[in-house]
Amino acid sequence: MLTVPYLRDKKEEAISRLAIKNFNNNELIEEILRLDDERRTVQQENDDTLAETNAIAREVGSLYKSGKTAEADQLKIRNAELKEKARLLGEKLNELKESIQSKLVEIPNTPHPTVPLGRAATDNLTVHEEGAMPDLPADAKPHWDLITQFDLIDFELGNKVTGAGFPFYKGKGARLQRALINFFLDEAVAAGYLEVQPPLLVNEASAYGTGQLPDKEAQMYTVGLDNLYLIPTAEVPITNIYRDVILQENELPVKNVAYSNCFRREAGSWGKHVRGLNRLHQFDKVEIVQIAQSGNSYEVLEAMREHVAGLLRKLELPFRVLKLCGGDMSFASALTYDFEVFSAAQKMWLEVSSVSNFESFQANRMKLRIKDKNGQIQLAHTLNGSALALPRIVAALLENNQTNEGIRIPKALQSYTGFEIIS
RNA sequence: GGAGAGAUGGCAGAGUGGUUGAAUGCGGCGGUCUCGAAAACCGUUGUCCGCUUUACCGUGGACCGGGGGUUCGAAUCCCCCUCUCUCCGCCA
Repeated sequence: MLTVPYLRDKKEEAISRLAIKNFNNNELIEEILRLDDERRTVQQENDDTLAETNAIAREVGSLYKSGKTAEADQLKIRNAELKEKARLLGEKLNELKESIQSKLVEIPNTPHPTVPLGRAATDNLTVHEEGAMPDLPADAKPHWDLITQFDLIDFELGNKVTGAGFPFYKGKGARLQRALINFFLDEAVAAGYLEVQPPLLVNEASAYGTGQLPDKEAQMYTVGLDNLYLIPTAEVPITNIYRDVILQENELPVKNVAYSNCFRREAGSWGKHVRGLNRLHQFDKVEIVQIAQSGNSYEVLEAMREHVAGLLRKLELPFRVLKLCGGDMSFASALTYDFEVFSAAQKMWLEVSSVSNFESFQANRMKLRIKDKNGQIQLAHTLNGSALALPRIVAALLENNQTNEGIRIPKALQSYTGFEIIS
């Protein structure tokens, strides 16, 4: 969430930048500022009252010691009044704080100045495109047919055992999964990321910390009995490592990578364009997370973008990079690059990675801060990206590499799969 | 699942009603000494919110797991919650 001081000091800037995200509820901002003014007035009065009670309590103590109980008793009456006053002011103060907080979380992050204007995915800006488009015959098969042909993934079995969107991977299909996971992890570790294996279930505080709660609750699977949530992405447990943490400057850069299963209910988004691997309830993803200082977080973002591009290059997949427009960005992001690979048989671009700089938006919510050499404390910047999400990579690999002999495995993966072709 | 113990500053660890934001040690930072370093010695050392100053300083308040209560006054007493540890049981 945004900070109140930012809204107070740079209100006009906030309003104009939020407009790029098509957020125009300026009344809400005015209301927050009004409530904050009131909060400060009430706090001042409350502090003054408490200061007086503290002084009286000290005096009562010394009066008792010198035997002046009558005077002490007088002061006790005075303090009882003050205490009641402070209690009411304290309640008022808490109400105001909660009210400010609840309004603050409704405001999205301000987009970076370079974010393109626009309302929908069609307004995203293609900033990079590379890789050769495969030249497939007219009868090229979509991945769901190839999956059946080579018996790689069993959706029916998943339906039986769990439900739609929970497939079984079998034989070379399973091995391909494992190969991709290891490949992605090794690449990240080589790039200086610390490998972390996170819990797949998180508590309420963590889900709140990264912003899944309160509004995106319906997208998560819950374990009601224990009040836990299945993670929709490793971003949640990894970023929450640093919740309520003050990092020393010399601990930076923080670079973590994690493989995890991801669980998403995808409520309401099921449709015919989500066949096969295009959308699942459970899938595998390797996620990279970095924590940076405000001064260099955009350099870090570019480095992460280059890392993801390197992966796709090694997998020999044609891809493009989009800079998301204001209307297509997530609530929390300040700048997002989406990576899409071309799925040659479906003849469509599939999103396989999203790399974002959240600036201090998540850090403010999580109270993640950095103390610099001079002892100054400021909110950290958080960044994360998929590197990469497996299902659509698999879909593209299968479709783009289909030949008469079978499905060719890219060189970089062969040492991980142990085979060069799926036939 | 049963029984017990505990939660204090970066860490360790005192503190059972009155200048305790909190002893002491370690660590960190600054300094003296040194060609330099180590050792020793001296000093310093949390976070948040106000006011002031829109740097610095100063000052008021809050915070000893979280919430509530008793009291003129609570880290210290009472209640609730959460978590941790130990032993037993079970178990990959």
